[in-house]
Amino acid sequence: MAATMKDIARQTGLGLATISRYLNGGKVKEQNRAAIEKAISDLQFTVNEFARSLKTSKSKTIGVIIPELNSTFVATIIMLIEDILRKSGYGVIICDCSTNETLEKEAVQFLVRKNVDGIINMPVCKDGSHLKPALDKDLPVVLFDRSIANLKDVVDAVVVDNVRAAEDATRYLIENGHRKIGIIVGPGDVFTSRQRLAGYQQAYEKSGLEYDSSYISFSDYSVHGGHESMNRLLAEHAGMTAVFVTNYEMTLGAIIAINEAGIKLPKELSIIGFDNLQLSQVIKPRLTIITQPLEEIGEQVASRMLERLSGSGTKEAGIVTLSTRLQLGESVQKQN
Amino acid sequence: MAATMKDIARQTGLGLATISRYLNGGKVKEQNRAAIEKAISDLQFTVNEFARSLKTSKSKTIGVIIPELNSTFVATIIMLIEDILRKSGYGVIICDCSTNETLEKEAVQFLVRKNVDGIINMPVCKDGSHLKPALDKDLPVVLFDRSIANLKDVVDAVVVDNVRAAEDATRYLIENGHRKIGIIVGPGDVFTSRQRLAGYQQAYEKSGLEYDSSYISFSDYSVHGGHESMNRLLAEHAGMTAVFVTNYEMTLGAIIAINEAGIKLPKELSIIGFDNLQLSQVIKPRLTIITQPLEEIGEQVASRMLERLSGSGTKEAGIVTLSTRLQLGESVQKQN
DNA sequence: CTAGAAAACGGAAACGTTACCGAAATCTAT
DNA sequence: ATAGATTTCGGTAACGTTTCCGTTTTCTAG
Repeated sequence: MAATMKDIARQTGLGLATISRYLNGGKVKEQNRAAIEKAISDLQFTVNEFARSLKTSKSKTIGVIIPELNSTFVATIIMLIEDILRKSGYGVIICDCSTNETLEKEAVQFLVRKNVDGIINMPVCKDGSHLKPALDKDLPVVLFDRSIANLKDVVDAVVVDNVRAAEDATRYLIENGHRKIGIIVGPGDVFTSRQRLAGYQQAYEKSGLEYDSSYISFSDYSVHGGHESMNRLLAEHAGMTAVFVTNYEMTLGAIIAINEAGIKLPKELSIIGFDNLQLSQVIKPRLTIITQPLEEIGEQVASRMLERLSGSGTKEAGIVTLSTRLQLGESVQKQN
Repeated sequence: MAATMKDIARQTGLGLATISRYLNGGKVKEQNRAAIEKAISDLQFTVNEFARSLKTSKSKTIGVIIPELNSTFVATIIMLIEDILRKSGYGVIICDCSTNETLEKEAVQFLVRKNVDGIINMPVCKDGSHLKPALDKDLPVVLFDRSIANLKDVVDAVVVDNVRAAEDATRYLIENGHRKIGIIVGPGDVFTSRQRLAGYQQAYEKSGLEYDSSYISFSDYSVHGGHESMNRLLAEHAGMTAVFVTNYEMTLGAIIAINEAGIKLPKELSIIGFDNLQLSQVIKPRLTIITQPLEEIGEQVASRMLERLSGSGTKEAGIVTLSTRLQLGESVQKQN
């Protein structure tokens, strides 16, 4: 049905090897080049990627495993990665593992069976054991958002300096005179949660102040969770003057809770949120937030992967740490 | 390196054809079956999908083209679809086309070149011309959220009854005594926007009332847009007693605007939102919303696709229309 | 026990590329 | 004009399956 290289060879009188060479960017005499191009367009030839894959063992496809698609942070990064990889001819197969380690492990197996050329992963499993099938096959792996200590010399990782981010936010609040600062963090066993909490604690320590651990509220990175945590903090700490919320969804939930309680920002409570510039501009007063460099994360992840794939990236695997930014709004009130 | 069927044949003394038959669920004598299974596990054999694809011309991969990943509605549905298809061995390649018709067309070409076995699409292009390359190759196509009139006998589509949904919401407001009802809809040229607006108008007409078109605010389905539209409506219509917001992101923006303005829900303004049960429960008062059956949409899309793929779905293509639900909360106040 | 039907098997030809490597064509310089 | 160097070319053997279809084995029934 569809034209093959053989048909091109027949029409041009050239050999298969020459057609193949042309198709793969090799040198071909100008006049042959023209003949091949004409034949290709006459016959509407397109390379059969199946046959090509069989020979090269490359699928031009890469797998992406994430805990949950339904989060702006994740969705935005996936969009960026997908866009870049597609421009290089790579298809991106998404696997959502519902923050479930078993599903995550199965996803790796699934992708390896599907012969992806590489795996991008925002890992749920902490020790990286789920990636074994991929590493055994020498597939390039790039992690993002969270790194895995065991694997730090084996796979690339792109993360932000979460400790620094949280420290910046907390220090800013302290510098503005706040002493009783609440923090809403994610699950206690998640890399980013721990780091962000550490930054909060560090800011207190460096200022020679002490924090009260009852001002720390563990949540689950969801809108609902943020709402709940904020209500709890408000109920338990009448003296609290500021809250730092450590991801977008929880920030949203917290804002809603504050509004419901009729608390005026920033007069009665100062707040620093996380991510999503867009939301921060919509809210009045404009929210002061920590922003992660989403574009840069996406770009770094994609380009690490492309480097590994092209084999050009001979330099050893490593962690890329990007900086966050404290984007000032008007949601922090100077305190005396 | 990796074991092939030939190795299995050698170890078991059977022919290639028999191994193949076994692998594809054919009948094999019990004792041979056992021998093959032993060999497979001894040699850690796995089928080479490239070779299989070359023979069968099937990639066990399906493409999904969406306007924008970064929206709960889309992300949730993708998650559901991906989950179901993966269980049937299909990988899902995502293409985000940024609500851009040119990119959407390129995405179709990209996926066709990548030999996907089918395409799932939430279409941006209104006449369906972008799908030609896929239809020419007789690939099954399933649309969702929006249907395309030109293609209604050619491809399956899964949509909700948007007219009815908006009519339900509007009628409910009217029945509660509201007469000056604002509506925030998406872009005027998008299928769902038009339908939802039509439902609003229809509710007025059926009640023998007239609507004032200045209460209709076109927006862009974003948080920011919803915020802006709500502010505009509030500024221009002091007498407005209720607003119907027609998607999740805009509902969020609208709520934020209302809170900022210090307007009390539902005493001073009634509101009906859209989608996202989770959010509606977080907000106080609990939001009355129109919910779309996301699970069912995802399921229907995936099962339509699987039917077409298995060839079993001989029944002709058609549009599946699902019902929405008016989920009552406490954000609508009876008006006298 | 045996003829005939039914089930299970296996050889070999594809599927459409890529890549090795010896052969042919073209170019350079004297 | 020609030797030698440099390009470019092409025949052919894989890559690892699936499938056609003729052969062998096993089963059934009289």
